[in-house]
Amino acid sequence: MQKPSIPKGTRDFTPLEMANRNYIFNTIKEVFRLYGFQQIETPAMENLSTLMGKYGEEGDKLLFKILNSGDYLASIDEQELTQRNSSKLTTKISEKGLRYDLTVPFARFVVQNRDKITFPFKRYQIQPVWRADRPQKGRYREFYQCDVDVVGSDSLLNELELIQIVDEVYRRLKINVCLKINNRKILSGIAEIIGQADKIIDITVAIDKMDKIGLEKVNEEIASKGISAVAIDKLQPILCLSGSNADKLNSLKSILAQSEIGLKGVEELEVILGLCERMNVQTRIELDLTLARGLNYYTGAIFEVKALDVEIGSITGGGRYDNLTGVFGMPGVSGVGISFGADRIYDVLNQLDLYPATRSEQTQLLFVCFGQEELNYCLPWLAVLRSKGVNVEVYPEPSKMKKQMSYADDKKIPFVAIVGESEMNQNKIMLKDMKSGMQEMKSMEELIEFMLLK
RNA sequence: GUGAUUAUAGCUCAGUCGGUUAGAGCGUCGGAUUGUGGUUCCGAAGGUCGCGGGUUCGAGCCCCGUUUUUCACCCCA
Repeated sequence: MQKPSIPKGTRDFTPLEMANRNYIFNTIKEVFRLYGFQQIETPAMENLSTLMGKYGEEGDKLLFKILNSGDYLASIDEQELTQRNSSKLTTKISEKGLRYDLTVPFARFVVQNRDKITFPFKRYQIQPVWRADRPQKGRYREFYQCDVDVVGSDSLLNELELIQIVDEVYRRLKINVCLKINNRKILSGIAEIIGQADKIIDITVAIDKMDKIGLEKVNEEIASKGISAVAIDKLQPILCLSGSNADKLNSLKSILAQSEIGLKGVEELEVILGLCERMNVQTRIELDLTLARGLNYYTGAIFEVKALDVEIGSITGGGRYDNLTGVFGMPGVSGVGISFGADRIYDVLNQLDLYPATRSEQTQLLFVCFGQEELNYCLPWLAVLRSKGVNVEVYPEPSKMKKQMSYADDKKIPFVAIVGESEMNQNKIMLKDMKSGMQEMKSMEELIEFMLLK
């Protein structure tokens, strides 16, 4: 017999775990709706042509590809097979892939459904994504993202609302977080003034590692990408910027005086931070120039949220992308969005044990089963209770009392109805409170009233 | 892709120097207790020691290969 197992980097969730996860999803959804976002879904799989090339070279490698159905080698000639060129062969035997994130499928959705949507379009989407990464702490191959995006509006008000959503979600979940913010335009400006505009990706990837590997190693990495020592010298004051957000922005204004795009970035951040202050956003917001984010479609503000009390990667991230729909043939549509990493939030909540006590999902009342006659008597009671919205179940077979009571106990069902000859004669049931152990005879009307109060 | 690490009962883990029949706790099932759960006590079931090879009189333990787990790097939620 084979040992049962699931693929690496995936997880099962028990009923208790699902109740906890639904608490997260429901909290996030409620906040999204407060800001006028509406839900959509897209397929788990997309055409590979939709996904390829959107996440950089690394991202392409991390896509799960789906083998074509049927005789997928039929159209491959002998020569191609013997060449053993995997990447070339892949395009012929695989035309579909599992989605890598929700943003790119969303961009595809917008272009494909443009006749059905009105701009600005505010959508949220809560679905799993798949990445062929090596799993490790806080990193899975299948995980849920909760995305909110607005497309078709350049207004920085959208950035404010996304920050307010972050603020509200983590306030409700009781997780202490720090929101890091930066702007890709500032990073571009920096690359521009040191005369290395084309190396912007290399530079941002390197400085993103600032707090991980330190200044010296970052400089080494930048140098290894073929950037001159003079340019690296010019980078130093920027990397070592400190003080309040306002201080940093002021310093940047003089450093980036010669870069139009850089100044634009500074100005955008000033507006966003000003709005946050006016709206009294509680979450600590930190301008962090080392925040670059890997996904290369961002063009404006970029965000990342870190939990303060748990050692885990970022739990939320996002930013503005000016032309994501362009690759699907719809230029000039700007979007901004963020993604809550539900699985990491779940890990954080588990570690800090921050779940509320109430669990509305569970059964509220169990009918004990003595035999066929008693069962026939109970079934109409169950139907009535259910029609009133009470979660109720009956033990499906006449097992020993002990076993049935243990079942209620394990499942944390707060009340048990016991029905035998004397109860049936009186047209009542015996209701037992599992917590106190007290029990009392109740008529149908009394029982309904009692259960609805609970 | 690179470097470590792990694997023994359903789960978590012991297992001495290589030596008789591989243990514990939890869980499951049964009993003490046939209309009353949690606590307690008693009992039972449950193992190809990841897999394949090698060394040895003898391997859970040593060697080689392989798979798997976890962690770090890369990248990311």
